[in-house]
Amino acid sequence: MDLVDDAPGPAARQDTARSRAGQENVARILDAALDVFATFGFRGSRIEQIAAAAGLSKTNLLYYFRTKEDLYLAVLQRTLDMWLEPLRALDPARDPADALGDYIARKLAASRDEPAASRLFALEVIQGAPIVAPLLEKTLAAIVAETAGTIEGWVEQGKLGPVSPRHLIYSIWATTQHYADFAAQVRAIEGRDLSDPAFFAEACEHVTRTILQGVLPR
Amino acid sequence: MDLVDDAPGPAARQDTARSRAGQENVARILDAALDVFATFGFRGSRIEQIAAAAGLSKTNLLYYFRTKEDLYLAVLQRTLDMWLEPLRALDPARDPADALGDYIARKLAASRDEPAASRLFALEVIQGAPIVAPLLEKTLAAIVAETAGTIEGWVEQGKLGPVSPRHLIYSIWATTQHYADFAAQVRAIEGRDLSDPAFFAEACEHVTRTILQGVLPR
DNA sequence: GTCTATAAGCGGATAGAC
DNA sequence: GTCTATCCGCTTATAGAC
Repeated sequence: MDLVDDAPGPAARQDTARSRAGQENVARILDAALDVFATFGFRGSRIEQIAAAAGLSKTNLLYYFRTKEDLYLAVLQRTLDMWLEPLRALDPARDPADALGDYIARKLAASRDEPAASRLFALEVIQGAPIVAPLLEKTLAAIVAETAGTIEGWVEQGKLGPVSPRHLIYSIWATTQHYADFAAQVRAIEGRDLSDPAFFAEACEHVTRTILQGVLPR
Repeated sequence: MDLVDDAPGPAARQDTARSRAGQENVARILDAALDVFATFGFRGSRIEQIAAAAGLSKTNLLYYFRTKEDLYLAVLQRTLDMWLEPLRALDPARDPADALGDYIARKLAASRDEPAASRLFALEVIQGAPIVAPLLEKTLAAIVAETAGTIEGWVEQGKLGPVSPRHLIYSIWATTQHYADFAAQVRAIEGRDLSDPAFFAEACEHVTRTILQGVLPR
């Protein structure tokens, strides 16, 4: 699903020295914009701040992205895939303990590796999902439906205890994303975050063991 | 812990007709401000929007709160108690299943009854807790330390399996707050939220059963 | 592609009448 | 306490030189 019609724009040119510099600038702008938008939200972000973080002038940034909204949509678009990737549906053929364990580990790794992406979506959703609402209702609802179907199958086969598939999905999302979205709080309490390998291992083991024990048949 | 020195201000006057109107206005402003700040964050919120939601003019709002920051701090201050209340430490003398079950139910009820408060703190924390950082490091860390100590005691007595107390606390917070903070996403998938009694019961049962089964000794 | 200068508008805050 | 009018700084966005 596209959030923007990506017209060619200045960045899509021939391979000249200028255009190569342009490509790099676009990439740096998008990286910087992700961090800033993920911290302050759309309204709260200042494009000058993004420009500075990307090492460009504000005017120069506006050469690549005509408006703040264009930039925001471009960031969201580029972030979609990395955020949706670990949500790929479960393989119904696998053993649920293995499959769910992998799912949790994948989602937790995403919280470690792309915390800004997680926070950007968190901000969007907290604000009522003004932009990503269509995505939630289509793409995400479809992913949930498929995943829930797989879980329901395991329940019917007796491979899982009587668990509500959608609530289980929410639990996994909530617990894993918490370490990215509430990293400031976790750091205030722990003095560390998922970038610490030992802490990552602890978190992964806790979430996996707690949730799996909670849903496997007794 | 105080975030503001609440000087008397115009709102703390004798009980005249004017001052009574003022008290009501202050209350309406604070209610409106909580909703708006909880949606857009500090920077993203417009005081004119808050004034409109409270049924006042922007100028009139600024009569009661000199600056936007004053208003934000007042909202945060007033919201603190309702947000911290369900985090009261666990009673070590109780049976862990009962005590944890109550804790979860309390926190989930808070997500249902005060979702804006939950989102306000979520926004604060996602943004790196610029204002509430001292609170996190003192009050919240103390609550966590106490609660973790209780859980650790249960583990040592064999009343709980080998669980990491702090990660267990994060799991409970994450799963329960998810229904408030990500309500837009849940609604997009479910078509309902915690205000639906049946859905509340489902969520409560799922979280309680899953987490408790995951931590009780086998 | 990048810069300087500047337009245009918004949002926070104040002054002063009523 | 509430209103109208207004100031001022900040932020987005554009114009045009280099």
